[in-house]
Amino acid sequence: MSTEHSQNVVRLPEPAKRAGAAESPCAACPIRDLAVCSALDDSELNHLNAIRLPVQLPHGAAAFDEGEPADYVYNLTGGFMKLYKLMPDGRRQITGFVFPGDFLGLASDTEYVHTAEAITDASLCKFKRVQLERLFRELPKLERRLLDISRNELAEAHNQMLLLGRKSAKERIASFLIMLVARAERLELSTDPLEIPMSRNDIGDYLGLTTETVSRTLTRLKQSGVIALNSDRRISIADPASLGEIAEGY
Amino acid sequence: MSTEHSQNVVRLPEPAKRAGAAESPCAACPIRDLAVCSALDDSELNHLNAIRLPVQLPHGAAAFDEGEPADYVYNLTGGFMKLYKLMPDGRRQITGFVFPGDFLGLASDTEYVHTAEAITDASLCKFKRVQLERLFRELPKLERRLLDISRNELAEAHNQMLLLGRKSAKERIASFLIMLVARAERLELSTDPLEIPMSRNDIGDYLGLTTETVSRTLTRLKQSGVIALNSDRRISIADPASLGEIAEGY
DNA sequence: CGGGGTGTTGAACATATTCAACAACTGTGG
DNA sequence: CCACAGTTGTTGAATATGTTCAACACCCCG
Repeated sequence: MSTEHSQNVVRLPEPAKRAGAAESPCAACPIRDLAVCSALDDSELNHLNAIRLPVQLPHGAAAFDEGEPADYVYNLTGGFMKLYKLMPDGRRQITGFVFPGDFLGLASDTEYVHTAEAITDASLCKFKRVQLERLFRELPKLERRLLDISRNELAEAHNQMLLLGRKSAKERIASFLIMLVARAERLELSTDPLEIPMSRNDIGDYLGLTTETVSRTLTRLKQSGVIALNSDRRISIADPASLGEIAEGY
Repeated sequence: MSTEHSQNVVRLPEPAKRAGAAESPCAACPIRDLAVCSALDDSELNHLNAIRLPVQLPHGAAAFDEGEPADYVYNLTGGFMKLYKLMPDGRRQITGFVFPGDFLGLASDTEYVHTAEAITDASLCKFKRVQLERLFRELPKLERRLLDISRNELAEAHNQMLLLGRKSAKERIASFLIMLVARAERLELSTDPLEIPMSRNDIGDYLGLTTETVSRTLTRLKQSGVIALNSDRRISIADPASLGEIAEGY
């Protein structure tokens, strides 16, 4: 029903200014303590800042396409994005949503393995891959942090396989909502009226369902009193415990 | 129908002996050039060998269970294994099969995120995680290699999401067979009578299908002349081009 | 020779999809 | 400012794909 057009870049809380910190755009970055950057102190951050290219993407624009040479790596600083793969006939699988602080282009080494598209207006830090890799030699902490991130993404990917391979529509939607809450908490965004930045269609392509099934399943969760739909893209989780049990398959 | 009991540890070609190499079990290891080890020269390999614990697992035994503290990391040197996650009611998703040379326990940092069970008799190298991480400080090449491996696994995981979320049963089976062929090629195992080390049930739990659907779909592929079933666990791919097109969804 | 495990096949069934119509909202242009 | 087109979301009915339940075949092994 209602659409959330002109939805803007997410505003995150400002990090506390560090005493004696060298002045760099990074020091004031809203995701200073969320992204890979959190592994670095302010002086090390300057090295990263030196090779950083700021990028703005309007809603619907792609940072890169599947199959393209993976020459750049990105860090999302504001807004939301989606990663997806396409089949020749147009079937689509969203392999992940990207939240502020997340890295893009990690899974690839030569070619991007998915398309990255902004689902709201977005701002990113762009890095030339070779430059970033040179920096790794100097800052092993960075590389270790990246390995940790990859590990986490891998663990999440396995959870998503369980979801896609074995969960019912109801269980998928419940799992999805719980993931959104967890993300919102990490970003210190509102969790009571939970903002859903993506369309029903995107949710479907992420959960291996159709738009219609997503819509119907949300309606049924509302009818059973587990959630309340304030508006299309804004819900309240009335019964978090039940939602959790549904998600896990109890 | 026929069962492949007493199926033994895969035999791989012996690596060529290196001149002047220090004598270590690793130098003669069948997967010397496949595993992480390939990043190291023979002298560096001794460091790895020093902290290596050999392990044998009979068919059906688990190296570790989901949720267990992830104190060890493994490398499979012979045989085949499966990784799976369970739901409370017994639904199961196999998140991956493990082939000789593959690492186990990577996706986890504190707790194992899946159970690792041998589907044939298997032999492994076991490493205490803390010791391995100490070694990383000394051999950054190793850490970089591990990051590469994680990236590849992540890319594969995303392909599996597309498969589980959007592909038909026929497309899933075709994709699975192609993956098996690629694996066999890498390991220099037979690809014409292609050996399938896992049961129909395991294939189903990997592809998000039931045993029955796997069976039926294989039968239909046979009827359409794309594959030939020599025996239950041994097939020939009669028309690789068609199989590829089916897998990609053309 | 008999039993357990594995795989195949058939018929009934269920869940999610497809196709279609409609409703609500946004933004645009007259 | 209103009308209208386009987008997004909801709902219903028919359909399809894969599941469930059940029976049976095969094979190795004891």
